Amino acid sequence: MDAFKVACSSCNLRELCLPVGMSKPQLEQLDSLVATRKSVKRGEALFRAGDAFQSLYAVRTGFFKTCVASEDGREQVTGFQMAGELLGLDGISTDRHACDAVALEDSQVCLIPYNRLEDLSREFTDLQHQFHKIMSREIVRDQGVMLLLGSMRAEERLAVFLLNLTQRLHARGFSASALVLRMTREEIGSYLGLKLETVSRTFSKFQEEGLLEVKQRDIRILDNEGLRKLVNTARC
Amino acid sequence: MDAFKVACSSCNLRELCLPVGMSKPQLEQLDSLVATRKSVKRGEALFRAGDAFQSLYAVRTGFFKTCVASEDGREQVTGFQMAGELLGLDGISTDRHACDAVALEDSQVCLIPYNRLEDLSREFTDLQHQFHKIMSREIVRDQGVMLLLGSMRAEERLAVFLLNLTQRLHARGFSASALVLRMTREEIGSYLGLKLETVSRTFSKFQEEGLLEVKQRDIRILDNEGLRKLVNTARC
DNA sequence: CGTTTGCTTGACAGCATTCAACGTTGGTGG
DNA sequence: CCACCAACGTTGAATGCTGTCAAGCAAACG
Repeated sequence: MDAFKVACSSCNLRELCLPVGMSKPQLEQLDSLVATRKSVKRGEALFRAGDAFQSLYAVRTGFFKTCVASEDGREQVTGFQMAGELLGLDGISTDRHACDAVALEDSQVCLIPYNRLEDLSREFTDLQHQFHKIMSREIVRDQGVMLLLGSMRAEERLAVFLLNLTQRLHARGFSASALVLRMTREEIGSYLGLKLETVSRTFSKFQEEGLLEVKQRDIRILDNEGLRKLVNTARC
Repeated sequence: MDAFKVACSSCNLRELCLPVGMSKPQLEQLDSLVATRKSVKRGEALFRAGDAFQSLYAVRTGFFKTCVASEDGREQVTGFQMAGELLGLDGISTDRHACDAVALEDSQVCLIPYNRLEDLSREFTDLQHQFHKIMSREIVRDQGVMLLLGSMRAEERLAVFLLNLTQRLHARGFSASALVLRMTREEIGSYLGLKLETVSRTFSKFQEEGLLEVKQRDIRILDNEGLRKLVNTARC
């Protein structure tokens, strides 16, 4: 939970994060906005539903999940966030967070005080526009998850999940064909609307079919094209 | 598709729509932003996925659905919008709409040119903040739908759907216990991740149990509390 | 090294889907 | 005005995917 000095202008995530497309002088303005960093240990919550909302968070290192709970205690993982992605947008609506954000590994986030973000985005068109794009992108992403949850079968869901994860990791310079899952089968299942046993069985099936090599959380994609086909040709 | 003159300051939806909480002078500024209205006939699309994004739309009268399609042609209804609700937020992300918006009855919308909204919200803090809240609320709503799609059974899904619909209608001055569905069983099913037969069967079951009176699209809620219990006590 | 947590696999059950037939409604044209 | 048609809705029977329950195994952690 220590705080660090931080600068967007020298951050290697500036091509993925809030500063996308900004000029040097604008970046220096951002530096005044994003002033502190915070560490979150694995298993700890960055915020919880009901917490007062004051700040957005940009993931700098590590990995998070967000989840909502219904009154009767059921939990739904609504997303997984990695470096360069924003957390906390849900809080703007009511000044309180609507979901939990939990670190799945030791992580660092940059604090973006929301009041100051609003102030600054009134001065800088590019920042304003970029921020709106990020919110809109989240809405579009959510629509994609609804499509997945509403109309796909277990195999397709897992295939979509893996393809999405590797694509995002690839954009961050990691391999497109090997990954280490940071979440449990249960968390994957919750996100995909499946039980953990179904997730496990589907991993095994993919392995039997030669699509993947699965060793617990180490996944190697052997047949990317095969996974893709699984998604596109389903029910046609 | 005719255009009309329009004024937020004299609109009876100003307590539900974009102008929520704004002062009189601010409302007059909004009038300069929201200048035209547009009619959309039942079955017509206000916009389609891929269309260039230029404007947001506030539903003035009528009823819409939004839906996304996957590459293989499956369709998922992602929401239903009624008077005072905003359409088009998905377009900000890529300057193209990511979903279709289709009128389920003859409707009217107010055009909110997006460039001008950004300009004006740089001048008026309240407008800026209100707009951000609306986007955030959409994100929170989507999380709720994910919870529904990911972890609820057919009966709970339909109960949540009906309770949400009546609550929104009630906020607009309609009865909290009687409603006319504007969408087909298939559209309800798509939204709830169910087949139309399952929706129909569940309606029948609710009727047998004395929770509802169902006559095609005319629904009367006989036991609101019973519906609520169905949601809260599920799987406990 | 033992305990806890997470993962895999099997057997069985249940809920929702699929397929099919029939009923209802509203619009259109004779 | 009525008949017909197309779209929508209801219901039944059978199938199948995913969930549930249970047992055993592997890995991580202190």
